[in-house]
Amino acid sequence: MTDAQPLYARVKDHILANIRSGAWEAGRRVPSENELVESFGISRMTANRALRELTAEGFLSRVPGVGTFVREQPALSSLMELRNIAEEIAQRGHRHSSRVMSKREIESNPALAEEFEDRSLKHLFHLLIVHEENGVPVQLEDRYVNPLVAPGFLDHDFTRTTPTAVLLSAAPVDELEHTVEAVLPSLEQQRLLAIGGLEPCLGLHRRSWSLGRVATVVTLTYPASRYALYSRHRTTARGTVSQ
Amino acid sequence: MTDAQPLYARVKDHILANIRSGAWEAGRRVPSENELVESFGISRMTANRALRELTAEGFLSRVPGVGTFVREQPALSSLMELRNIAEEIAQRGHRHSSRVMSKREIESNPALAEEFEDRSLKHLFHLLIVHEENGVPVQLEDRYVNPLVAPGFLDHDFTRTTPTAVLLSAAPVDELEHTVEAVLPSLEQQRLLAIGGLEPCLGLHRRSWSLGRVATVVTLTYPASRYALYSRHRTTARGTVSQ
DNA sequence: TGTATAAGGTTGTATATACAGTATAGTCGA
DNA sequence: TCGACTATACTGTATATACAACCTTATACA
Repeated sequence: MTDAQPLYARVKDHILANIRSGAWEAGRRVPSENELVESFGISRMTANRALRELTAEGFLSRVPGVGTFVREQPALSSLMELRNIAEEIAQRGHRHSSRVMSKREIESNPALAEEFEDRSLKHLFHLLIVHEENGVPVQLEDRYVNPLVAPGFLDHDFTRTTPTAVLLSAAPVDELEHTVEAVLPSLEQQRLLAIGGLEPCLGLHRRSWSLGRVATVVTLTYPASRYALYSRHRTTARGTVSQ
Repeated sequence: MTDAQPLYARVKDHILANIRSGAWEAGRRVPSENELVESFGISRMTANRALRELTAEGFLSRVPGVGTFVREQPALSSLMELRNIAEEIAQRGHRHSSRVMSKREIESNPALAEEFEDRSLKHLFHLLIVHEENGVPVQLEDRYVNPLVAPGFLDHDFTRTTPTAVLLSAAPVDELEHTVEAVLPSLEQQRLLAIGGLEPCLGLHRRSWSLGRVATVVTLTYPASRYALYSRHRTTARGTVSQ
């Protein structure tokens, strides 16, 4: 069952594990290529590849003549897309409620394994929730969660706390990917959201990463008549900062 | 001038240029490592690095024992950045064209005055453009422009340059507001985009500010089957930087 | 005709070696 | 004491070589 992983991948995993566990904090120097050569018994080119890829992936930074260092990682706050729908509805002075339609451990499949970028993932957590504003369905949440990132995920009562809040407390989020599309609802979606088949919906597909692992994949479906997505950004000299 | 670029980077640029120009379309086989060795006079490891990195960056896909191929670039539009649709299409190796359906000065009205946050605004520029990818309509651009910010706006030939490019060169953008919704197309939109009435569309409504004034208000309509909106963000110690 | 085998091309990984460029610490000398 | 020089460590790139795994095609055989 040992996956016969390539050597450079083992070195990468070793370094990532140290970062994930907190043993190596940001700014700390990681072993040089020559030190990895000695400790792993590999060639310098193999050590170089491991460090170079981790640098391209944003986990390390390298300075010629000096060394390789753990990069400053997450400022976990204020990701505009990670707003909590319960808070959002409360902010409008309305009542938020949710119905958990499904909450269980499922087996993986090739499509999911690819989305999670992990073929060895055998089981996943799945969640299907209808969120209501003053009793009217406004969002359908179809979520898969990586057990490696949040082992105790299913133990929570999701009518009292939202999955997003649980995940944020379990692991820092360092990367987000969003895809937004317009869709017509499936029959099941029509039933769960109590809408007709001709009402267009917004589909928001989101993947979030935590220290190099895909933590969760979620599809949010909003009936167009009841919800729009909104964002406001201010540009700075450095880049785009969400508000 | 000569940047003394590394060899692997030159190979990468060569391949990317062929993809961007459209010379190599999606699915086409790219030269094998050994062919690159011959044509560039480099070692196989250098060719391997170029192809491997382009694969990691999503431009190529490789199949052991078969070859390396240009990957299908998804039709995705970046939500957070002000990107030029012409560049975006060119990056996928496709041909961009546009038809200017309307381009004139109009009188303001209360609704527009409110959107522009300026009641004294008597006149505005209006633009209606259909953007096409390989001759197929993919975006309907319905734009209003503040003459105070870009007085000579109407003088440009918008089949040669995009409104976004003109506005960016006229004034810095310091704030953006987006609203995304799913809509069914109006009769006119059906006609301009050459779609049926049952095809849901993404409506992206954007206001941009320049030095405290609303510079432009634009509604972009994308047929769902031909376009999706996409954004990917990585958090850093500084904030959220769009990629 | 159908099947097994062989050959050749392709990617994937690993090593040993070499040289260039950069930063740092220490030494030597004025 | 200060500056120039040197040794050393580290990263960055490039090459030649080797072997494994995989796929396709052609060939030989039953």
